[in-house]
Amino acid sequence: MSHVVVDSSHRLDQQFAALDLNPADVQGGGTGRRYIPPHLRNKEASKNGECAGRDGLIRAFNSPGWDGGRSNGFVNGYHDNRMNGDRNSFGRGLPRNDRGGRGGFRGNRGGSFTQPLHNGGWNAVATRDVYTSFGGRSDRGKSAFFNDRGAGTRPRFECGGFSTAGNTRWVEESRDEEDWSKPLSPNERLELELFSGSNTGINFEKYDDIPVEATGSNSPPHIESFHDVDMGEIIMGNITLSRYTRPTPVQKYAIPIIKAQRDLMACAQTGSGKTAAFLLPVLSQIYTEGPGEALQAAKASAQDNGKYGRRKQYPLSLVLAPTRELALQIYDEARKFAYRSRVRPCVVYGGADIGQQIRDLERGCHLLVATPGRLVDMMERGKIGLDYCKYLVLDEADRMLDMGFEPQIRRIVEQDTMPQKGIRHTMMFSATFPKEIQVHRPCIWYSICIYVPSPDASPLFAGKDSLTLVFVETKKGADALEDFLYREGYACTSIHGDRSQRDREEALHQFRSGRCPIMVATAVAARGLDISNVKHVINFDLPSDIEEYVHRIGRTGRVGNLGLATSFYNDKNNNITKDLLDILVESKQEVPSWLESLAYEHQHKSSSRGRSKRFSGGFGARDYRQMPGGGSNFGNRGTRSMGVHGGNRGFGFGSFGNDGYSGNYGGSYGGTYTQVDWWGN
DNA sequence: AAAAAAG
Repeated sequence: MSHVVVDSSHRLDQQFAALDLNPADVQGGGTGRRYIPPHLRNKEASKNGECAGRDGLIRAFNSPGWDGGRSNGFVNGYHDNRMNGDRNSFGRGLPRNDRGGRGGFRGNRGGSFTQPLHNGGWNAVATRDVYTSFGGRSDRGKSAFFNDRGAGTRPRFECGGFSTAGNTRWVEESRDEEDWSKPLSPNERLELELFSGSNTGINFEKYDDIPVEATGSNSPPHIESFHDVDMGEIIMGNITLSRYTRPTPVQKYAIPIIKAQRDLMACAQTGSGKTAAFLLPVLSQIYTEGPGEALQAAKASAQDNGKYGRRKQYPLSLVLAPTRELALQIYDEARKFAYRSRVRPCVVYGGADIGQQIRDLERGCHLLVATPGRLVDMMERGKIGLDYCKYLVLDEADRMLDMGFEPQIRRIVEQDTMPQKGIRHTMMFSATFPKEIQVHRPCIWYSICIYVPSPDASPLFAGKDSLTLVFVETKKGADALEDFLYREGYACTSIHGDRSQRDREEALHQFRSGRCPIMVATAVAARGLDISNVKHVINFDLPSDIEEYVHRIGRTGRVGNLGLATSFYNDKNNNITKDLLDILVESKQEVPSWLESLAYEHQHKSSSRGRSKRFSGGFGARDYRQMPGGGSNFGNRGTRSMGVHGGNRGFGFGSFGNDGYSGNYGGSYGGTYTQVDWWGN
């Protein structure tokens, strides 16, 4: 298999090989590649196929390393770990309030914690009291490196925390003997903060009939209940607090695989429960195993007076994510499952004050969630050592292994002190994986057909409970469209990489909370973000590759809900036509006849005139000079609706065709109904 | 012809 991989020109395979995730003899596979921008990757990608949009693939690998897929399991699933912000009313004309330089960046980011709490102190006495009630030794010293949550600069982290007693300088020996598997005392306030968000309320039983195919002789059996595998008291307690009643399909398979210390690759969309699918077993393992040598290392580092390496932290687990907001989201989940444990989760990402992040790290870090660039920075500053990092998770792995990230991932995984495969366990999650990664096995699709009598029955107005996410291809385009919508009186916001981190997080909060039920976004919001109540994804610009498309529409129609994806198609979108058609056909959705013929035409043209592809295909963004302020009016600039539902709806929210439609929802259980409009010139 | 991720 390995040589097949080398011979393959597929970039991800090569990167998997280079990342030491494949057998050793393919190490050289990563050289000599050249960057292929997404809009030119299309052909190759579609040739290879993806596990696109279908939950499904889980592969367990024999540790050490990837074994070429001898033992596979397939699964899919979902889960609702959405956060729930406060819901404010929405109305046209609401001013944006995420612009401008308001202070308090730290205090209100993310939006899931409404109450900045001020706890400058250590709260040692109270802490001891509750400890005794929990059966622990009331007088034990706590490792300052690992437990201390007090006296911080980030209010939201304090909240009473575990506030484990002690002063960082008076570290006693006893904590070496601490049993990490035993829960610490409860903390009412923290508990409220962590678990008061709305939870699923989803009826998982409904999905028990989903057929799941598991293949491979060595895969551990899947579980049907969280009790089927011993994850320990802490995890079980936090599962209860999170009101998870039963594992989602992806959790059923992934949890035992990870618990069995096997490497894993899982194809699952956000909203399928994948975050918990890796956090639960990884944390459970850490609770069981304790800190091991990492404890001594951190201690030694704390006593070291050198400029570098001082108070260096040695996380036991690392989760890498491609966007800052996603890292935050994962971190928020991790805090839940680390409740009452000695594990201290941390998050580091760019665009935020590094000093603050360093200080947070220095209070102890056992599970680190990070974006790659900032992590490398932290490593180079000697603040993070990966020497004892036994669990590596790549979330949205297809993006993490993309060319843009590859050097940083390589730097982190290969060129530092991270344990070799076999000692280190690697888990990769993504909604899409190139076919070749699936090792000659088709990704299993799960299909649920849901008949929607009439869209009018559940009008998709953009409002606090039905958010609309609008994707564009460029940052400039995002600004322009947002400005337009704003001037039209819509309560909207926008997120893209050129906005300040504070603005990004604020925008996300405004959107999540429903205060701005319309968000214009670039690719930064396409992956992994778990936002409840996104009822409608609009591809104002179609992306140029189908993987991106799949990730985008995955923002809606999750967790048992129905979603709608509307895409505006124009003649600049030739490069995605074929893949879009395939995906619609595969998911048994109605295909506009014009799309079919365009796909045929394009294919015909491409094969007969190879070179012309380069000019006919290509970047799908609109010409934003045509945007309001630059000329024409959105509402009636010739949106021609062809196919699916008929009618001209311009660019408005809340008005849809009224013909009933049924769809097949291969992508997620809730399903996304797709409609494609032609937007001609 | 782009986005993202370090500053």
